[in-house]
Amino acid sequence: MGRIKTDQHSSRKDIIVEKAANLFKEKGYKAASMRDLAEVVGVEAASLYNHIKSKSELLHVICLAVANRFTNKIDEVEAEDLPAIQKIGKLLRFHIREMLNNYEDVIVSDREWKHLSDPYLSNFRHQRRTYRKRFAGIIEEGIRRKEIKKIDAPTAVLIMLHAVSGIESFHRSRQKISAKELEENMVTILLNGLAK
Amino acid sequence: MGRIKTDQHSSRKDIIVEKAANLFKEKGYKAASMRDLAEVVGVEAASLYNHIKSKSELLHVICLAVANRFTNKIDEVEAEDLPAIQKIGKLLRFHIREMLNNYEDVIVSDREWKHLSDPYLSNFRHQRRTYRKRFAGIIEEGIRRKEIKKIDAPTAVLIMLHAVSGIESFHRSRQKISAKELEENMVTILLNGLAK
DNA sequence: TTGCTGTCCTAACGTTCGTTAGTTACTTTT
DNA sequence: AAAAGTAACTAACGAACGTTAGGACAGCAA
Repeated sequence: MGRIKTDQHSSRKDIIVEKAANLFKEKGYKAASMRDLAEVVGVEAASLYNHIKSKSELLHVICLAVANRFTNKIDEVEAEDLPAIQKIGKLLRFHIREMLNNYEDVIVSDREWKHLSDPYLSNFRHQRRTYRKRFAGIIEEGIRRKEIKKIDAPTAVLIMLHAVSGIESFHRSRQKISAKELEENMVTILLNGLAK
Repeated sequence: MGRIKTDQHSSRKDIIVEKAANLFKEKGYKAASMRDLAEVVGVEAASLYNHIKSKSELLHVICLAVANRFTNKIDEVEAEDLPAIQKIGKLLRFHIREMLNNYEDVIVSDREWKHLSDPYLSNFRHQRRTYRKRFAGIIEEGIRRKEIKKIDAPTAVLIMLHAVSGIESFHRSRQKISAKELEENMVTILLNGLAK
């Protein structure tokens, strides 16, 4: 009877959530079964329920954690007194680093949040919408101050948020370029464009 | 006994595939059941099998069609004698228009291709990889000819492909901006950047 | 008319799913 | 050492899944 190994920083539940994020990322939420998860954790499926309430709780924990990290970051950035373009740079770099370091959670949250059920679904949607509006607000401020081109701010937000999620493909073929280079390339292209 | 309505241009199978794309986009491939699909089509689940071989065939038809459209387009663009930046602009605009007009198929192909099974999975992966390499090749040519900044070409491809997929969110809130404006905004931001 | 083909139906199959019940074994507390 | 609590097990539940079998009705060709 092999127990789930814990350490100082993570409970058994933490470990299950971590493995779940990995599995959900790999196979998708619906396609990943509790029996799959149990096998990865090293335990029978029923045993998982000593630590979690349901499969959907796993998704909800992952999505909430990601949403909170981004909300906290934009709180921090908005409070600073900086040119808009630098605020955007900071947010962009945060997104990129999250995608480099915690990408499993971020990808699951991005791709599987539709499978949340209320009230978590409504909450998530609201948090997401609010975040994008605040991001767009920073861009619009930059346009007013003539630091940024006259473009449609929501479109710019869309581009940046989705561009970053492309880092997933980079993860799979981590060969030529380093994380630092990737970050600089992305920020350059998005802020200054491709053309010379 | 209500039959599936057909017209001159689309067979019963075409109609099922179309409704399937819509459903897969909405709920995801795994979460969409054949009974769901049957209800949308207006028929019992078993009746679908008079027109299709399996659920997975539906996904494979959708993904293949999308992949072929992009492959054909890059064939066309590569053959032209134009500055790299214009070739990229053409591809970008094609991606944007596909996302505006055939977005259901494109989104399903983008998001659900992992659920394909061999040999379709391998084929799809290969076609995808090849497309990206050819796209990166155009960028690298532009860098050599000094039309484009010295950046990592695969990263630029990643950004552009994923940025375009953000148009899905735009579909849900089609309020302020027109399709034409959206296209111009996206091309401007990606080719010329945000900063003034 | 008769027979053929295409399209639908109902019924049911075997699997897999998330989850619960009840029990046993290990770990910690007293 | 006894008691209490935690974490694992086996077994099984009902529901939902993709799919198949077999039959009924329609429209068309002979």
